[in-house]
Amino acid sequence: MKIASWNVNSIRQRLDHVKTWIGVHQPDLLFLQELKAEEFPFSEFPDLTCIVKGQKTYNGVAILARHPVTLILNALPGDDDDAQARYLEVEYQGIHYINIYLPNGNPVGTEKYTYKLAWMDRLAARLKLLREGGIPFLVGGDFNIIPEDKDCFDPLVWQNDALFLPESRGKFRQLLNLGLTDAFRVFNQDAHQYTFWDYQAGAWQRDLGIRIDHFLLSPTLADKLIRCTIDRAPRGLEKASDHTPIIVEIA
DNA sequence: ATGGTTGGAAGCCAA
Repeated sequence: MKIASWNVNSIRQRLDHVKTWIGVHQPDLLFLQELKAEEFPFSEFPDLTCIVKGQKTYNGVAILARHPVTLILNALPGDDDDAQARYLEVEYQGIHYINIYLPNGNPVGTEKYTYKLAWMDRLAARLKLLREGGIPFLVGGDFNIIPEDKDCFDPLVWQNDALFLPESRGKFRQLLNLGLTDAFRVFNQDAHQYTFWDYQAGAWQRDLGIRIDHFLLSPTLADKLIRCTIDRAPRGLEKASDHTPIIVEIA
């Protein structure tokens, strides 16, 4: 199984990039975040099963599948008043595949930050339930978390940011402490392995990025991990998203 | 300390 995740920052603006990338890489599942649209262009993907949670203007997630996956959840449990489209959970051959667009949380000190932390607690509760039920799962997407100092070009720049504060990173470690594996770090311990580069100040050209898109695997899936890589190529295209795809392969 | 960029919406917010 080849699963990829890509924050596309508007599906309308990135439609050609996405279609081309699928044609080259042929993923079994593609997780998309930040569709920024209520409607999804289903007719552009006639060969794929598209599971979509759209939202006008903001957020929006989709799972594009080459297989007949079953929708389990299209919202993260734990807050009935939360209307933001950030969570999709599907099942295929007994494994749950979870696509997340975790809240950014900036500016710190606002309700946006408390929403992020509460969202992470709700995610931990959901994953704990799956672990206790013995259900193997993969959770991937835009976590908006820089796990370690080496996952950004300069820790001093990020030290007061919602993506990097000890409280945020601590909640990310709580997810790992459920027994999950950060798939990318199994194979690559290098610094400067980024998935996002800001549009501003020539961040891409200067390679001033951050690693915030991740795949976490429950133990039985981690045992079958083949590889996990970041494909930097799409970030260099004209009219690129500010994120680039991360790909994981599982036997 | 400020400004730098992109997208979607509406005549600014979110990232």
